[in-house]
Amino acid sequence: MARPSSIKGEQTRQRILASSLRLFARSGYAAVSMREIALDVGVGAGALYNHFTTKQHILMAIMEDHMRALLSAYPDSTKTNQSDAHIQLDAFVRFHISYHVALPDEVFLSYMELRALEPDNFKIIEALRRNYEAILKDILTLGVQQKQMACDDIHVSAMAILAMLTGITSWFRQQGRLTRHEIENIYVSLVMRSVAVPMAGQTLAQNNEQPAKTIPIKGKKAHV
Amino acid sequence: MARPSSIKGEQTRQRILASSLRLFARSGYAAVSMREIALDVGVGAGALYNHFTTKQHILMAIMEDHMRALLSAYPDSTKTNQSDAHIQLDAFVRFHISYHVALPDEVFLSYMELRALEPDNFKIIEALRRNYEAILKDILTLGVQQKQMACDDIHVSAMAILAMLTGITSWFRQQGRLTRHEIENIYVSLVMRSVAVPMAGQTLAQNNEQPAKTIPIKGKKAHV
Amino acid sequence: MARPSSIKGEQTRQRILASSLRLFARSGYAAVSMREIALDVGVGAGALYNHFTTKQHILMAIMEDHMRALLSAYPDSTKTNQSDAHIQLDAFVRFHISYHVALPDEVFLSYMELRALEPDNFKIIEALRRNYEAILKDILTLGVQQKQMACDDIHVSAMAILAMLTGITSWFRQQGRLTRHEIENIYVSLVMRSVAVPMAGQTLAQNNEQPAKTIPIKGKKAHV
Amino acid sequence: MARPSSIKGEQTRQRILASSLRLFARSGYAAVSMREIALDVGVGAGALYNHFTTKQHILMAIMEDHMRALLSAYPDSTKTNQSDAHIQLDAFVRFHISYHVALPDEVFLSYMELRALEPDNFKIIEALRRNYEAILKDILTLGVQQKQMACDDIHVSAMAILAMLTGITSWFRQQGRLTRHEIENIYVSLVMRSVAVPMAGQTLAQNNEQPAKTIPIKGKKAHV
DNA sequence: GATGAATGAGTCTTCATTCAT
DNA sequence: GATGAATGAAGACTCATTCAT
Repeated sequence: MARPSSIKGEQTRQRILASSLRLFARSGYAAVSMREIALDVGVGAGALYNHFTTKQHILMAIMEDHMRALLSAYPDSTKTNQSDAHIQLDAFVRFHISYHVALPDEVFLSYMELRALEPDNFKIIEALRRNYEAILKDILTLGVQQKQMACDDIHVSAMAILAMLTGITSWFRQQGRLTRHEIENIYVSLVMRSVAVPMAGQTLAQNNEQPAKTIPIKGKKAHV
Repeated sequence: MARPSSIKGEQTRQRILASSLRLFARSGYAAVSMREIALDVGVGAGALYNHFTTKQHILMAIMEDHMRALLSAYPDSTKTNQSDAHIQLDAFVRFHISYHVALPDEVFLSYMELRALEPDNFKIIEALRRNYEAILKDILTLGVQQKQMACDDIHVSAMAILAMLTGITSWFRQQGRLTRHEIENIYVSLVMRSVAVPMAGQTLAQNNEQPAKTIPIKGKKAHV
Repeated sequence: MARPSSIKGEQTRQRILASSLRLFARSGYAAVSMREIALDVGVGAGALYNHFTTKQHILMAIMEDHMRALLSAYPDSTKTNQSDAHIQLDAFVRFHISYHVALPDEVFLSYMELRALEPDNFKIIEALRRNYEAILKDILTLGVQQKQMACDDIHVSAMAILAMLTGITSWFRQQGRLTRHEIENIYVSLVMRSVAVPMAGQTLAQNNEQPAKTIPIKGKKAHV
Repeated sequence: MARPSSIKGEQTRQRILASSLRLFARSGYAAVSMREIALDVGVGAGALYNHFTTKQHILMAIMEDHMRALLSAYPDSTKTNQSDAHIQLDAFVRFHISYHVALPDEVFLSYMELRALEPDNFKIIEALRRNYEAILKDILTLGVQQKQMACDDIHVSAMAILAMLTGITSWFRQQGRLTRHEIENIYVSLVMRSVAVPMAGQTLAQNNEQPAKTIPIKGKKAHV
């Protein structure tokens, strides 16, 4: 009932994936009906079931395809013999932005509709997602080891950076004020500084235990 | 038909809002039925309509309440006569994190279900949202004017920082490895460095036009 | 969602059961749609679900009600101090026929749609059915003990008699050529003779070419 | 479009009939889909339509084949010059049981799914069924004429006997406690006694409170 | 003769909403 | 203010059937 083989069948399958991706991203998985998808594809609603056994299967196909493509698209820097953490991080940021800006629907969907996945499917996608996060964590770990980066907490920093990068798709528009390249540069800058080893005398935040009594700069008291 | 005034009625209204918030946040607006809400409240489905004319009205009430509360909770620094941008930013980050970590469902919902709002409602919430973003932009603008901060693009930086901060709720768990305070400190550090004025000789990213051939370390100008 | 309590609700529930019984009996459970039932009842299709959670629940309600009513309607002869097996059998046959002729749809349905029951429901109905069969078996057992009846095999005879009796509903029509009473008499006669102790010299079965050369007359027990 | 002639085609046709028979008998005509049949046959759903124009045609083919086979399998006793009614009845009972026990699915289906037949098809099968019933009625009529049998009502007795015999398939299992032969003997005994001419003084039915006070024994003809 | 993709009506069930009580 | 029965449209999915390949 799924995975057609003929040329025509495969074409329909791809059109279903494309329509579903767009509609799910626009309105959310739960808010899109099979009829809407079929209408968008240009077939009867029943025809969808020649290609996917379930609405959930469509979602899963989109997400899994996306995550696998993302992972295999990343130009593994170990292969390129690049051992400098800064260079790796720069490359990662640019790769992430390019990829995510090029495929905003896939990214948005894969983030927003995790909760729509049935438990078994969720586990699969979560595992793939963690593989991707591991790439960044490895870079940060390397940078810290090389004393080229300062990280209070690798995990938290990685999540923060990814959230920041992925958030781009929520406001970036092709043809917008900034080109993808300008944005890449801005974010590389943001990210690099966020893990930069502070210069002597340049104190930043340091509030280990208690409500911030003192605030990093000039010792002034800060609200909280 | 809405906004009852009796004590019992007001209590039910609040229970409806609380149940809806939790359910909408967990499963998404479209995936939650009025019956589920009623069941969670402990009331018949029809009773909901004594308090809200529509499922959409419940969503709107939650979102609008949240945004107004967020805005009025921010301790406006102009009132506190605080004119230092760093201190303002530190305060903003801590405020944002505290508030968002304390009310993760409201935050998550207000971000995720914008698309579930009917156009007129969307406009209202968007306006409130922009008011909040403006707070951060004003701080960054001030910081740049004071030459205490370096920002390639105020708007982009604001969005990046907000995405980073708001992303916390997607992984933060009370009782987790890190306390809210530790996280605040880490993020203050991340944010501060991300807009830090680079030290002399500390060049960061600068990739105006081309795919990164070489990577910007050690003061070398890269990719131009 | 099931078992309404108000008067109107209970009335609708009964009308659903009545319509379903008739339609299921006429066309078979699988061939009757919820819409057909709703149309017959005179409500919208969705209203059925205020009274029964599932189509299967309707079937189960009909069958279980029927079997329990059948069992509690049987005038237990032990209570009436009737210890003569012939009289008990006479009474059983008349009871069975009256009851089954009076409720042909219930009987037919309970026999025909056993396969439409989900496993758990099937077990429940099967247990009730066996309780009923046990009544007849007990009578036959008693008759054999009292040497008033001859039975080659209690179980087989009971099944044969029940099949014979229940088969009436497949051709009996009120207002037909025979009254219910005439039929009762005919069947009492058939049944009584089928378990009658054969008279000396009265040869019955004749099996010419096959194994069983001699047939169980003369009180001899045959192959069991 | 139906009745292919090639060897392969004929084989598929037979496999369709066999699969349909089993599935219809198990779950009922209405509950079995063409896809299920195709799956069971090991063929695409569309292929069924090379052999039968309609699902109804499959059912009809099974039923008609069965009824015609049943009728032509009966070893007509007039051909065998057997004029004794007892011997004919013995033979009929054994034939009926053997045939029905050997082909339980066909028998069950032909009984259960009469209602699934469209009117014209129903008429055809009904006519064949009456031909078969006529065989038994003729035997009983002969027996009564020969004063070897006592029958209150030929039609009713015939239906009762057939119901009793046919009911066997609902509980008989190959490999069960009783062999087919033992069952044949038991039923021959039951049937023979049910139409046995009662001995003088052997009272049968006893109907205490109801109309028919006396029961038509002693060779009196009752209600015809 | 078979496939598999398609159709369009139909399946059971749930939806948001209404309203008499 | 709440109930529970009702509606009518819509939900995901299956149906028998067709037909180009």
